[in-house]
Amino acid sequence: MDMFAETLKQKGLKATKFRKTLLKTFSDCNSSLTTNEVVKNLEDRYNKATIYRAIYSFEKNGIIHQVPDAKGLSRYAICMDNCSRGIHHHLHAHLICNRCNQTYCIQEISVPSLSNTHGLNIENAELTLKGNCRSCRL
Amino acid sequence: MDMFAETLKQKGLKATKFRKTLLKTFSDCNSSLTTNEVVKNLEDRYNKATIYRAIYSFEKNGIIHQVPDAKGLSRYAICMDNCSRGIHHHLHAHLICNRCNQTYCIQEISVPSLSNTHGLNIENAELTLKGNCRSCRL
DNA sequence: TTTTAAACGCAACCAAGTTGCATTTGAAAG
DNA sequence: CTTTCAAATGCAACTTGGTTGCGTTTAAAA
Repeated sequence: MDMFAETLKQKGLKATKFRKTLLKTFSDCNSSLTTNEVVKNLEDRYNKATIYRAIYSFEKNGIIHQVPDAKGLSRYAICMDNCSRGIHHHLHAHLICNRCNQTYCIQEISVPSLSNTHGLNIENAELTLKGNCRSCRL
Repeated sequence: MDMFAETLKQKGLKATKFRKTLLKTFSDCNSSLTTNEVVKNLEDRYNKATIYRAIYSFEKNGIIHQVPDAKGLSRYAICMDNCSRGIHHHLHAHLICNRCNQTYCIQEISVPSLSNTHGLNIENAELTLKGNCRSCRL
């Protein structure tokens, strides 16, 4: 039983052939993927509805996390932190490259904690950067 | 000639009846509006395509700015800063309320400047907060 | 008043994402 | 190794947000 199956079971998900493939797809990607990119990656071997449902389930179970997208699409990256069901704790910033439109997790830049919340009840903060990624920088 | 017409002309846009109404709609709103909310606000007196094109044009000309939305929809708020064509300079954070799903501009909280960009070419940073707005806080 | 580019309305279209339901399958129990 | 069944999948139809092409109208400058 391979490593991907183990991860899935540990998160309480059935290790189907499709889900192992999907997990590998995210694992192999050093940036992030939109749902449509996943569909193309899997060469239409799997149904669109299945892919949407699996991604939703991966997200809910702390396997992947949603990241911002240049065009407002749903985009996800694998969790490097040890997230669990319903609880993500990503303190890193995200970079949207305005040349390649990719979104990268920037582990080196953390989301600053607020010194003063001005009476607001804040549960979460996200820092999104726009600029150029290392590959696109001339 | 009213104040809204003046603003529009100053930004190089024709002051049509519809555009004055649209500008008033954003001006009267103390948070932000999705395009669909605008359609409902204007009670279908104006065409969907016209509304989308006008919002695009308002955004491009620095009258409104896009803000994050709880469900990924296009959502906009009026610019309080003096933005110009193609150039927005909003340094404030945005709060998405997880009770009412509204997005608020939080002028009191500014986007922190990065001390170290780790070799990345960063042009812009956005800080998005999630929690409860003042109205929804129990 | 005339003129004309900008703005508008309409209708058809597109892409992303969702839903209901019948069928298949992983894995636990026997 | 078989049986069993909830979980997962495939299919097709649908919804929603947003876009486009084109003919008509209108603000505002000449």
